[in-house]
Amino acid sequence: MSSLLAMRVRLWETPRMLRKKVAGSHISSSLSPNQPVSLKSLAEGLGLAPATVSLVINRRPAARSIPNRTKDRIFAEAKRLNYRANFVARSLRHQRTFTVGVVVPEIGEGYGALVLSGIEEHLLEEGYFYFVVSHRHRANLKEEYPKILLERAVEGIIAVDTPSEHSLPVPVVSVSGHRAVEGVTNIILDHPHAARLALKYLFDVGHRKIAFIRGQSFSSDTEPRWRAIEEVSNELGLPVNSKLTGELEGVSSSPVLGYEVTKQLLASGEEFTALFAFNDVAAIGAIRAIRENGRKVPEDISVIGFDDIQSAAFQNPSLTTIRQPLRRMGEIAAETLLKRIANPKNIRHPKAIRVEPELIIRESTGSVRR
Amino acid sequence: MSSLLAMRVRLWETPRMLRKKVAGSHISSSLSPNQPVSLKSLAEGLGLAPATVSLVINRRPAARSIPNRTKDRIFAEAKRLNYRANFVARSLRHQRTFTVGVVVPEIGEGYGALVLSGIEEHLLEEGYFYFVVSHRHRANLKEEYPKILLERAVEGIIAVDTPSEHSLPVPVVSVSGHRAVEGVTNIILDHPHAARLALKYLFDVGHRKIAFIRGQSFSSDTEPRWRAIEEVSNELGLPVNSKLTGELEGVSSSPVLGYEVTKQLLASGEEFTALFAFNDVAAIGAIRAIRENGRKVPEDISVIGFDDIQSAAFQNPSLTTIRQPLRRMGEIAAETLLKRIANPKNIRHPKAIRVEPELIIRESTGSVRR
DNA sequence: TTCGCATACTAAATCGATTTTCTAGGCCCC
DNA sequence: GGGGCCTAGAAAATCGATTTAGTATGCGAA
Repeated sequence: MSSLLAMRVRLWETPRMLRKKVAGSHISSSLSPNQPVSLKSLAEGLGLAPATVSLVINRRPAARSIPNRTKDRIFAEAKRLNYRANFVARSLRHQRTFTVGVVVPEIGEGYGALVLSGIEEHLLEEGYFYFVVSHRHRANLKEEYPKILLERAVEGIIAVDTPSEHSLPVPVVSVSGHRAVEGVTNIILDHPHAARLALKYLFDVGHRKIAFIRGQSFSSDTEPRWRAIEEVSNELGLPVNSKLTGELEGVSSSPVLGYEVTKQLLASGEEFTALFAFNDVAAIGAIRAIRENGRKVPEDISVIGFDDIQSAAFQNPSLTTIRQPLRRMGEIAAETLLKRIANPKNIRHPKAIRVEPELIIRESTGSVRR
Repeated sequence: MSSLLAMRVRLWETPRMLRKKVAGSHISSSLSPNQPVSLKSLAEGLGLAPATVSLVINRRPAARSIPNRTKDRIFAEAKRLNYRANFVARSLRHQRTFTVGVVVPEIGEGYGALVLSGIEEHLLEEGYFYFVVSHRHRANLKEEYPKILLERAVEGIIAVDTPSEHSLPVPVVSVSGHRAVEGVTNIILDHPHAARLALKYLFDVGHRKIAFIRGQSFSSDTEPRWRAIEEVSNELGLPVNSKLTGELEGVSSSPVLGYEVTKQLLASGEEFTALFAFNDVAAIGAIRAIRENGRKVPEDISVIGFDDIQSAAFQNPSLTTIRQPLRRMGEIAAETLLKRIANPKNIRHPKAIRVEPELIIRESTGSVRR
């Protein structure tokens, strides 16, 4: 990662010298303890006009004619007083805030957290900051937050697992968005590939009776993933058995949801040797339910999750799962958004960017017993 | 939680009518598709001065003399054009941004994530937004980020598990901060109490040989927690055995760290029946190491964690742990920060706020075998 | 000697909203 | 009939930085 000091900010042309100064400015900061210095007072102290000082500090071509003597005086004084241009004033003048909004369902569950970390990495590197808002699946918040973010003058919005209804006057990138909305770029996983990886693997190690846990209806991935599963199941000659299909219910991001569904599946009496959960969190709950039912994972029932959240590898048994490149998806989202912000007239932005899943085999799955 | 529409913003006096309008403005937004309307153009359309319109819209007392006819015309036109005051311009004028900065070590590990969700809940409710930055334990970022946040005109900073070195010109609240720094309010756990809860419990169920995993040296809690442990151990007549003491090493937030330390502890040959890990993530790694060593948790070795992160309850075995009220700590941090922002002259802010831990007994601990 | 051009700056407009200070007319009351 | 007060609103300053359009001086060249 490039250093913050070399942070690229295109339009404003970060004054390099001022930046450098920050790193080791104990003296200057002690001279001007707190109150920030304005350009005006700085100029006054120098006996120059604010315009002159601004031109020099920002290294504008128009400062060509200012002699080095004067320039040096300006830089020296700016350094002495630890002058930093007021960001808000600059934002107003340039009509740029270098800020984007990120909308997530929830803070701190595995999926969104990983995406967020990818987003942050890229944004910060490029000199952008971001506001995070979590709507916790409440309809009114999903509706309001984008508007409030726009009021806050964000230059773009990244929506994570949050379908965008309306088009907005700024670029929008949606991670796991599936609807085609004007002005929205969707970052989507290759769900057919994901379904094929999981089901083919289970099939190959002998499973023929496979149960499924679908996602909540509000989750953007639920539908496309389910369609992919049905398709691949048919291809394999194992059409989905509706009696072996459960569905997560509720907004919680706790494994309890998967636990409950699995208990029902087990109680139904319908036999199965493998379970494909909507995500790792549900898989974790499922494993517990299976255990409590007196069966073993993977000996009696194989469980495969989805996402590969950080803790998946450290469950006991560790989770076999379909990895989404979540961090990378966040990075791509940020990259794409910044590109679109930098190039607003380019209407021909990509409508969708596809990323590929990966099968991670661990301990929670095994060959079917014979 | 109060609705967003009733969001309290003290100084600016959110114009209630405009807020209301937003909720169901399909017509107006279709009339003025994209470009936001400025006060000036709005006033021009009405044949009035911007000043007049501003006074009316903001319901200033000075608008007393404006007749209702005119007021109604103004509101109607504002609604029709979906006028919303430019936030940046307002910020400049008022010298307020309603934005705070949150510094965390890392995005998306259990500890910080929970704190963050508490912070967000309270801030958003109060009409504040926040920037998140994660320093990933790099010294230069820890140094730079607070400065950059200040440049971004945040009105306060919350530092999570990130010691504040210098005092800053805005209020700072530090979650798990322990250093006494001018201008910083520390939110701290009652570590002696925590140590007593854990050790007393282990002692009571018969454990006499207890191993410990200390935290990384960069973690703010490492020192105070360790001191508390030593003290309580002595009280119980079980002085800490340095051969049974390991230490997390490295910046990763993965259970691998705990796994590695525990392998070393097991390899040392020194016997122990219980292990007190620095946090849940380390405890998870520890359990795996113990298993791989051919012993059972809790039958052979009891493991107790710290924090009670979301996944602790769903480990196998589920983790006994010392719960920190992390979400609550985030809320308190946000509350405290906003109080200090609202009341900047009050130098007599609390230096520290203490919160209490709780012992959560689950499956990873048990009585010592006899 | 005077035009042209470079030098070294400054004045003023601008970004958008807010707020304090003014007008200007009308009416009441002494 | 004039001072005081209310009504209805406008002008101008302000927040802080940027940027465009000048200005004033000096010097070389025609």
